[in-house]
Amino acid sequence: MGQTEGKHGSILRATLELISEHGFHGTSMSKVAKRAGVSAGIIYHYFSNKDELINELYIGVKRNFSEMIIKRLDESQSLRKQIRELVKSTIEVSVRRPEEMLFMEQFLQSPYNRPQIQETVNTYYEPIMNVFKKAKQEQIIKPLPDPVIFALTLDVAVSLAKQHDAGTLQMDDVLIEKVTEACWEAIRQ
Amino acid sequence: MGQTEGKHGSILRATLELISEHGFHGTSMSKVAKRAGVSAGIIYHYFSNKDELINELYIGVKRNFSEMIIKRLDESQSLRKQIRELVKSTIEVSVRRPEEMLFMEQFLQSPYNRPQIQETVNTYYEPIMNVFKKAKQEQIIKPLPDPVIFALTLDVAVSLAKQHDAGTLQMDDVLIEKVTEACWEAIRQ
Amino acid sequence: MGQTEGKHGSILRATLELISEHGFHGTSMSKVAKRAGVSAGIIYHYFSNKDELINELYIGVKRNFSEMIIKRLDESQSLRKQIRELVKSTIEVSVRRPEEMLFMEQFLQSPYNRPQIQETVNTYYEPIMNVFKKAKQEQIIKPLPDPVIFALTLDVAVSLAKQHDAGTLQMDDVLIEKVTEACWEAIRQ
Amino acid sequence: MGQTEGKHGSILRATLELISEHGFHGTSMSKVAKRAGVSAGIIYHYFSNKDELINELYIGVKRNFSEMIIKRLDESQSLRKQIRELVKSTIEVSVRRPEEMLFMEQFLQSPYNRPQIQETVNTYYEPIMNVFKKAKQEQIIKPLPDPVIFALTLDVAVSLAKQHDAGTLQMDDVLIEKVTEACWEAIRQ
DNA sequence: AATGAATGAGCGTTCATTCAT
DNA sequence: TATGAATGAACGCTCATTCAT
Repeated sequence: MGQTEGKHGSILRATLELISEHGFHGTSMSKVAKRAGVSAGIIYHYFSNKDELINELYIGVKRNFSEMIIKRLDESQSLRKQIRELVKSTIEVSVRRPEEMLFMEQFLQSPYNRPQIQETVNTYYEPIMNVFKKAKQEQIIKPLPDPVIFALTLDVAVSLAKQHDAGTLQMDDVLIEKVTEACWEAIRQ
Repeated sequence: MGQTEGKHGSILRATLELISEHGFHGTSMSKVAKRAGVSAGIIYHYFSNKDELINELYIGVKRNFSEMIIKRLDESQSLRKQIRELVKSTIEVSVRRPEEMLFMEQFLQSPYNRPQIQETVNTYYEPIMNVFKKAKQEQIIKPLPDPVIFALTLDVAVSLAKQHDAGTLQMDDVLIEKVTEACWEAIRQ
Repeated sequence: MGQTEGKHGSILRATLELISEHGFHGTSMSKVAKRAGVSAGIIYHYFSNKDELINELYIGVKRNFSEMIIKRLDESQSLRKQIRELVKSTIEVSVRRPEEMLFMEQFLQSPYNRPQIQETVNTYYEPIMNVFKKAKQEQIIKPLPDPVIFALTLDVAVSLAKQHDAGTLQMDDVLIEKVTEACWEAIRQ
Repeated sequence: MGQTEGKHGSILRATLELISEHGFHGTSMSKVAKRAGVSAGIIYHYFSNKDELINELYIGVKRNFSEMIIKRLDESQSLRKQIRELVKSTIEVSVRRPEEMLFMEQFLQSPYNRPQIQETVNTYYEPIMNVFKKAKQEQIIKPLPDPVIFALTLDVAVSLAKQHDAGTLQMDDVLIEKVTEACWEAIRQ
């Protein structure tokens, strides 16, 4: 356990590492305890059960990601530039933080994922959604439903980061630029 | 168990249903047996272990999907039309067979997924890959790496089908047409 | 399955091989069937269950061993020579047939071993026992109980054959002669 | 579970009892748990698997036996007396502790027995081996290989204890004395 | 706040045996 | 005679969770 990080944090970190390494199946509570350097019992002091531990981890990771992406937004720029920056940021953040990215992807397909959780994390993405919303209002991008717009941009970004992490694709700055351009063309009016 | 379907088939079907409903974690061999209407032991007569059962299921589902998509290909048409047809087919097939689609998505993030398996299933998709290959050669689409082209088209298609199945998006013919157009614009030269 | 050997025989032979190779624990009925080149079900035509298969095998092996040893007995010789020949034969036969020897040893320590079985096989050893009996009557050997006499001679012989088979002892003709002498001196009057 | 004996000990004891009563095959982990008065899961807190449980039990029993026998050794006595005492001790200890003796005999024929285990337990028997070694050097006993010397003495002792336990032989003090004499004569120079 | 021993249900898998063909 | 599909209990083992300390 790190010195500055409390037990609460070290448990979350251990869970993240184990799930990104071995998946949900290979992540037992006792392994989490061992990795975090704490006893098995104390986990239940900080988290009422495994579900809550994983949900809390997911929500935290999602918040981190959204914050890192939003931090780069510059509202003074054109909506076109802002949207391109969102795609680029999503790729870069996902490539730089493969553990979190892989964990989020696993979470989505797991039984831990429930609508209510997604409602919660969606609030973190509101500033991002607002950019697209405005662009739709100003008829800069196509009048497609939000999930379609996301699928054509941010989901593509994550998909590529995943392939980069798996080693089946090398995402360098030039390629990122080209992908950003392609995503933009998919949704531009 | 269906009347025409043998035990081998009913075990595969039960596995597919359970994984698409409850994920890998919630799919024990005894639940598979119960759902398939067979004894627990007989599964090991048809499949040497859980790994093989799931791998065989995945390979079969992937083959089915690829066949359904390839069947619709019409080589007499322009490459542009063929590519748009591929996107459309992928969405439609994925929407029509949500269980298989969800299972494939779960498989990808699971520890059952191994490079060798992907090598096998990739051979089923060669006719599809060839369409994009030719389009790249004829400079109809952008000279991006294959995984990027796929992320911008087929992966988007599956992503939308998943949202349709989850109820967060209604994919009708009109929307499918619009999405197909958007995907095309993402990759066109 | 050999050509001359019937299924009954090939099942017994397969059982012997498997038990001597992998012990009782590693010898399932289905492995026996596979090794014997027959179906699993047919075993139960020739043997009512696993117990009977193994008991019959044991009794047969014991009879073979006793016959090979008895065949060498020459009643025209002195009892001293006959007894020494018994020890020597037991070592040699046990060394020459390690599978049978190992199977018999395993059987003795297994739950398959029941007093009634030993009563049966003891009848095969009566000619051998008679030699010792006469020697006791003629006061050539010590008046010790039969099991003690056997422990000091035939059991020693098997014990040494076992070590020879395990590779922890090399039994050559010279050593066999010396051991025979030692056993004789243990029981001589 | 005894009051003074911890769970670790009660699991070992239950395992010993069950194996001596019903053999390895009849000794499942759940039966061990039931006999020890503990839950099935806790066994794996004390032993990493069944192999380790049984190996640890074997090594412990072997050490106990060797200590009980060695304790009786009196180096001030003649080698002849010491060797006779070893045979006598082995019989008496084996007769007094039939469970341990039967367990050790079963272990030897089982797949749990591995060369490395025997190397470990052999170190416990070094003081005993040294007695025979010296006797060979001083030419008091025959120059036979160690395994042969043991087969003619200690193995005979165990073999007789086994028969005593099975009820096919009554080992009293008089008979023990006679057997000791016979073993001595087998190996004396 | 913290430990780690303890539980017992459930896991994937094997097995001796049966039986329709 | 002969097959091999089928059963279901039992196996070794893991797990999320609890609780005395």
